[in-house]
Amino acid sequence: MLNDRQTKLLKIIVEDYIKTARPVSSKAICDILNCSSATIRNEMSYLEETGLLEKTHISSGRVPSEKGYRYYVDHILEPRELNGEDMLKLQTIVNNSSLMLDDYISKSMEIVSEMTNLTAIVLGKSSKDNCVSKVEVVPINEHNLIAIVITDKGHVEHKNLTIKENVSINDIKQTVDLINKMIIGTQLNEVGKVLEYEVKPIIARYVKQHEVLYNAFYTAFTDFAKESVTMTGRKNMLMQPEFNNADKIRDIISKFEDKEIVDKIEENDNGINIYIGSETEFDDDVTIVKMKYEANGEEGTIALVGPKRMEYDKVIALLEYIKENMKEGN
Amino acid sequence: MLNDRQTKLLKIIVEDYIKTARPVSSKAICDILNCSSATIRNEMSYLEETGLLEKTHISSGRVPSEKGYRYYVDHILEPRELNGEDMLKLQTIVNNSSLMLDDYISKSMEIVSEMTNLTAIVLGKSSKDNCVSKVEVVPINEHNLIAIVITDKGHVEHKNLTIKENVSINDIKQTVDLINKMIIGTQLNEVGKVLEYEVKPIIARYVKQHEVLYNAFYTAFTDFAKESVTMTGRKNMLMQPEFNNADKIRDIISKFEDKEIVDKIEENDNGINIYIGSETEFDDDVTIVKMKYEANGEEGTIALVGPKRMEYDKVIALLEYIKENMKEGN
DNA sequence: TTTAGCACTCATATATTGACAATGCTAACA
DNA sequence: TGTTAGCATTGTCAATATATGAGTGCTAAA
Repeated sequence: MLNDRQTKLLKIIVEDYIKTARPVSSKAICDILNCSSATIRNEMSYLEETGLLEKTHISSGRVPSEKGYRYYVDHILEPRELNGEDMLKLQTIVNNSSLMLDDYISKSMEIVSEMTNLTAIVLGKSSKDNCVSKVEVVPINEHNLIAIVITDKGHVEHKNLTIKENVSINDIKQTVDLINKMIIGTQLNEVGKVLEYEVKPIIARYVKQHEVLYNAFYTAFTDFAKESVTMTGRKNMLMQPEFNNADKIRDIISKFEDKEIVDKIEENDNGINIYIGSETEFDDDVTIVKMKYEANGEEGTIALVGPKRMEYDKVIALLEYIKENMKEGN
Repeated sequence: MLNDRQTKLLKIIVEDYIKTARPVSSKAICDILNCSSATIRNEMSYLEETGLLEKTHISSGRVPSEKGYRYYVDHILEPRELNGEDMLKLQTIVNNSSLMLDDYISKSMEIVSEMTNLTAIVLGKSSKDNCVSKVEVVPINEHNLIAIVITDKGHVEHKNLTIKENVSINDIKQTVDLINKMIIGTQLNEVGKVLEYEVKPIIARYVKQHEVLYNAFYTAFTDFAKESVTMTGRKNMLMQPEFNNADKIRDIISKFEDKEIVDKIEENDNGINIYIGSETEFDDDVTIVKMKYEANGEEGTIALVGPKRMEYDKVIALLEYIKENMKEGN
């Protein structure tokens, strides 16, 4: 599709633009490609016809189009080793064996965000399909209990229960025993149903204050934590020149605050996926690089959000490094 | 200090500026105060001498200074009832009895943020001074356990423990029993010490694989969750005209992302406290209204952050309404 | 196929201008 | 003594002009 020189030219323009954020002129390139600026201009205008380059105005230098970035990422980009300095920075996190997986990921992503000037997002997997493996109830004081639910995958969730009326400890114990017997093995998102159709009729027969108790447990067990979302380094990303006006920044901040939009980032495919501009469903001016991970039975997605003009090779190397080291230790 | 007319004038200027975000001219006021614009100008220049008003440039109208807002809040502001419409919006949250306190607060604050165009921050109280009331350990698979710590105030915290070598269930049980006996009643931030100086020597004697176990528990029990911080409605606040340029917004966003700065918001005094401009330790252009709460044994601080030009009376009324309704039900 | 050269276009920066909205001050007034 | 009318002054804001420079497209020649 593109000949050798055209490919080189596109590579140079994309990489130069990524570095400088300024439209690339023909003159700037002729030294590198050993020909005159006029020749470059001819080639450039071909790449523009193909839709890989764009001008910001009629007499400006060239800028990669969305399609141009896509082509670059798909056909030109070469995988690159993480450079020593960056690796060193991450190593201190990797080697800190006392970190749990969650912390390892979020700390690494904090560093990555700083190194790349991108916003890091960590989406913890929802545990809706986990199954209950144990329910424990601990009294705190007269009217408050804590119910703890542990799932087969090691997810823990707890709820404060308030029981306003006086209920005998025995009643509570009986109810908990029943619940324990009946809901173990149930998926978290099915617990409500089981409580209503299986547990309720039975405790109604055996437990005196069954209504109060049932209600307390029902509300506690039907609203489990949604998947967790953490975000760091929005400030880093917003320093980039593409976000140089107030309205653009406001727009991006609004989107980051919109749970629905952020939730959509969750990834199904394995490995690293790159979404550019309109492919992101987030904003035409950004690229999102996503990676699903799975380690120690936990899974989730990490993503980096930033301008389309990002160092794709570096970002990929970083994410791969994080994934590698996730398996080993933590 | 200020005579009647001066007080009225300051009140009018502050409130007009809060409403319109434009410097207030003498002409705009003379109708309200029944005198000529020249008279107003004389009074204005007195208020400027006193430091209560400022000009944005030499021939502009007047704007309240930081001191002016302070004076307004301290001496002029009249407490106001929450208007019906706003109350109605909050009522749906208040009446939803299935909400836990945490959710009640965060949902209310989301609404308040929208109604006021301010950023809402909810700082959950750190539980460092809670005392351990129960430790429970649940095995998940061969190498993973979950340790659950419950405090006297009903705070629950859990950790995944990974034990790489093979350790007998009996050893684990013994260790947990010992830990349970020895650390109950200890403050969370003291647990590390107790483990090291009291538990360690004992398990060293009685438990075979004591080193592996000790290390696993030690790392799990010395890093408890910091206080939780949630923030909503940054976008609302950033829409205000005082944040009309990219750098200002970036600056504010950076501060919101800086944990140290945000942590400082935590309040010790009871009731509602208002910090204006330089008093905030956050940014000279913002006001922070803070309120400490305590209900159901939980405590924390909620805060609203926005431009100094905020509707102080409304904000106070809203926070008070939230506090009132916190005690009653949830 | 490549290149030199030139006309053309647009962004950016800087001045210039006029209209306007306030103010401060002074002198007259009640 | 406090209030007011009137006017010069000052700054903002938006529109317009002007110069400069960077870059392109195109054409004709190498």
